[in-house]
Amino acid sequence: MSRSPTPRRRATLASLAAELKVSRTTVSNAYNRPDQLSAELRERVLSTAKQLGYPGPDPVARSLRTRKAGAVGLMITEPLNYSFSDPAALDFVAGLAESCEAAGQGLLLVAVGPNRSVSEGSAAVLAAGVDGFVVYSASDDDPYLPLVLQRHLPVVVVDQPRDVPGASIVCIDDRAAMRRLTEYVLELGHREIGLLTMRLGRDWPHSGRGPALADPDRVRNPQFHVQSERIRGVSDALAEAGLNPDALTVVESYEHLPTSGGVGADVALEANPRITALMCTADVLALSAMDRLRARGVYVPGQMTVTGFDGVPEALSRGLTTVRQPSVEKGRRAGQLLHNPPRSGLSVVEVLDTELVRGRTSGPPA
Amino acid sequence: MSRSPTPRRRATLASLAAELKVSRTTVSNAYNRPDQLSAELRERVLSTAKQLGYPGPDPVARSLRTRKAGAVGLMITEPLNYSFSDPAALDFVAGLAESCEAAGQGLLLVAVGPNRSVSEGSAAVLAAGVDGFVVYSASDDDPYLPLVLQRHLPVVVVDQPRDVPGASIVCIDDRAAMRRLTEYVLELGHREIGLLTMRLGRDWPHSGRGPALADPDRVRNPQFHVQSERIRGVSDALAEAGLNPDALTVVESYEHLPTSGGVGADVALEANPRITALMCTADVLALSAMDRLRARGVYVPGQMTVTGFDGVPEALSRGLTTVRQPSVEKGRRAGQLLHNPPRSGLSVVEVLDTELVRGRTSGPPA
DNA sequence: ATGAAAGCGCTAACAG
DNA sequence: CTGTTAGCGCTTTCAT
Repeated sequence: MSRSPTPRRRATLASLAAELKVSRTTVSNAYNRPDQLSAELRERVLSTAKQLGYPGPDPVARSLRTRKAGAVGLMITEPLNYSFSDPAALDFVAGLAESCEAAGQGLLLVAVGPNRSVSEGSAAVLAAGVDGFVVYSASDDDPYLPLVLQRHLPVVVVDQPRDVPGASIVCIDDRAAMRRLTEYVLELGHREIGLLTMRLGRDWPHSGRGPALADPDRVRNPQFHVQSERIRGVSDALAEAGLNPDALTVVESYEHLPTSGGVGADVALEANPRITALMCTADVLALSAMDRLRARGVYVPGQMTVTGFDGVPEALSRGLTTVRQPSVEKGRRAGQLLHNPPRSGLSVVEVLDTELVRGRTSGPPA
Repeated sequence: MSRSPTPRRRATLASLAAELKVSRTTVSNAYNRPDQLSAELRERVLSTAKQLGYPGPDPVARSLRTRKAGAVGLMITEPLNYSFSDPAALDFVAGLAESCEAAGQGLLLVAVGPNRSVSEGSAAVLAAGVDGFVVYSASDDDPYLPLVLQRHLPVVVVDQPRDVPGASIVCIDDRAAMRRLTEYVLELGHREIGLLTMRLGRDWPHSGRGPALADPDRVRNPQFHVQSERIRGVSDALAEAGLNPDALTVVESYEHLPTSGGVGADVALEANPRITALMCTADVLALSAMDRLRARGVYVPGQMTVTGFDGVPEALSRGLTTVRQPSVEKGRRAGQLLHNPPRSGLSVVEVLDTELVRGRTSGPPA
C-alpha cells in the first residue's frame, strides 16, 4: 500500500527544501522561475521532489498567496437536468469552456438550482474559489446574485438580468429579434397568435408544474428580462400592425421538459381555438409543439405556423422558422471578458447579432 | 463609483474583528458556528460586515486552513467540442454535476484536450484546487493521468483506463455487451460485418482526420480499454460462431463529428462491399451512418443492418438497435464515490448494467 | 544565483 | 461564550 519513500506526512515545499538543504525560495523558483537557478540545481530539486512524492506547489496555498484562483465560476440557476438538455445552454457552456481552456483557466460549475435550499446555494457561491463569475440567464430577483456581487469579483452576466451594477453583459437584442420574427408571421397573414414561453417569474402561481395560461398581469411584468423583451417585441409588431397586443394568448412553462411545448400548444389552442400561429421562445418548445400537433393531425405549416427561438441544430435540420442566436459565441465572449477585461475597467455591454431563419414551418394561415 | 464605506483595502476577517474589538475567532464563529456566540453579537458582526463590505471568509484561505477545496475536478481529455456534443458524455457530466450539487460541492472542469500543449494541460491539472479527480474515459497512455495521480488525491476513473493504482472505477462490461449485440446480429444471419469505432490510439497514423481503415495491428492493440474490449466482444461472438475474427472490417474515426459515421460507412463498404451489417461503437456514429446510407439509397434494415452503442435519446427514438448504458448513473456514481468514499478506504470497481435494445435497424441480410 | 523574513486570510485547539 | 496561539503551504521583496 505504500510506495518506496512515502513519508507519513505529505511533503511540502518546505520539507523538500530542508531535505535538499536549500531555501524555500529556491525550490519555489525551480517550479515557477526556472531561469532563476542553475539548470542542474533545478534538476536536482525536481528529481528529489519526485522521489519524495512531492506533487509540486499546493494550488490552494499558491492561490492564497498570489490572490489568483485560476478558475472562473459559472453560476447556473436552472435545474441541472434542464441546463444539460437544452442545446442552446450547452452551446453556451461549450463556448465558455473553450475560452477558459484557451486562457488556461478552470471552469467551476456552481449549481444553485431549485434542488437546493437558498442557504445551501449561498454557501456554494461563497465557497467558490474563483477569480470571477459568469451568471447565466438569471431572473431579475435571483437570490444568489447579491451574494455573487458581494464577493467583489469581476462579474459577467449573460442575457439577464440587466443593470447589474459593475457587471458586464453579453446578450442579444431579444426585443428586436422577436419583433422581426413577429412581423414576418404577420406578413404571412396571421392575426391570432399564441405565444409559448418559459416561466415569467421565479414563482409559479399555477397548480402543477405543467404549462399554464399566463394571466395578463404576469405577462406585463415578467421577472426575466429576456421574456419581457421578447413579449415586448411581439407587442411592438402587433401594435405596429394595428392589432391589440393584449389579445395575445400567452402560455408559460415552468421548465423546458421534452413535452412542455406539446402540452403548451394544447393549452394555448384550448384557450383560443382561432390561433393560427404558435410562436415559441425556445426551439425545444417549438419542436415539442410540432410533434404534438402532428400527433393531433394538425399540419404544419398548412394548418398551423410554428416558430422557435435559438437556432439549435435539430431545429435547423427540421426546417423550423426561428431566430438563430450565437450561443457558443456568447460563452466565448463572456469568458474573454473575464480573462481579458476591457482596459477601461468599466463594464461593457456586448450585443451579439441574431438572424431570422425563414424555415418550412411557417406559411399563410389556413 | 464608491459605495459609502468602501475602504481602500479589502476588508478581512481580522480587520472586521479589529473594528468590532473582538477576536478573530469570534468573527469566524459568527460565520461557521453560529451556536458559539450570542445571537446579538453574531448579528452585530454580520451587520458591520455588510457595512464594511466584507464578503465573508475568503474561500481560498479557508481551503488552505481546512484542507478542503469544496470541489471535484473533472479531467476531460477529449476536445471540448466533442464532449459537448456527445449526448452520452453530456449525460455523464449531468449525472456528475447532479451528485456534486447534492453534496454541496463544486465541479471544476479541467480541459486538457489536444487544443492545448501538454505543458499547458499539465499546469491546469496541477493548478486545480480540488479534493479529488474524476477522469473520464482517457487512453491507457494519457499523459495527464500520471499528474493526476501525483497529486495524491482520491481519483475515480470512468470507463478507462483500467488498473489505475489506487483509483476506483465506474464502468460497464463492454466486452459482454458487445458480444451479446454481435450474437444477436449473427443470429439474424449476418456474416460480413463492418465495425465503426472511435480512434484506437492517441496517435493517428492516417492522412487527414477522417475515418480510415484500421490495420490489423492497431485493431489488436488499441490504447483505449473500452475499444479494446468492445472489439474483443465482437471477436468472441464471431469465434463462437465459427467465423474468423480477423475478417472483421474495422474503420476508426479520430473524432465523432456529425459526419464521421457516414464517411466511416463509405470507407467500410468500399473496403468490403459484401458487408451486410455495420456495427458502430457509438450511437452518434450509427445515426450518421444511417443518414449516409439513406442518401445512397441503401435501405435499413432491408439492405443493411446498423447497430449503435450508448442508447442516447435520438437513437432510441429512431429505433436504432443498440446497447443502452446508464451514462447519467455513471456520473452520479463517480461523484458519490468521491463524496462518500467506501468505508474500507480501498478502491472499488463498479460495473453498471447495460441492456440490449433490439430496434428497427436490424434484420436478416438481404 | 541563493537565502531570510514577512505575510496571504483563515480556522482549530486549547484556555479562560 | 470569547480570546490566544499556531500554523495551513506558498510566494515575494529585499539582501547577499
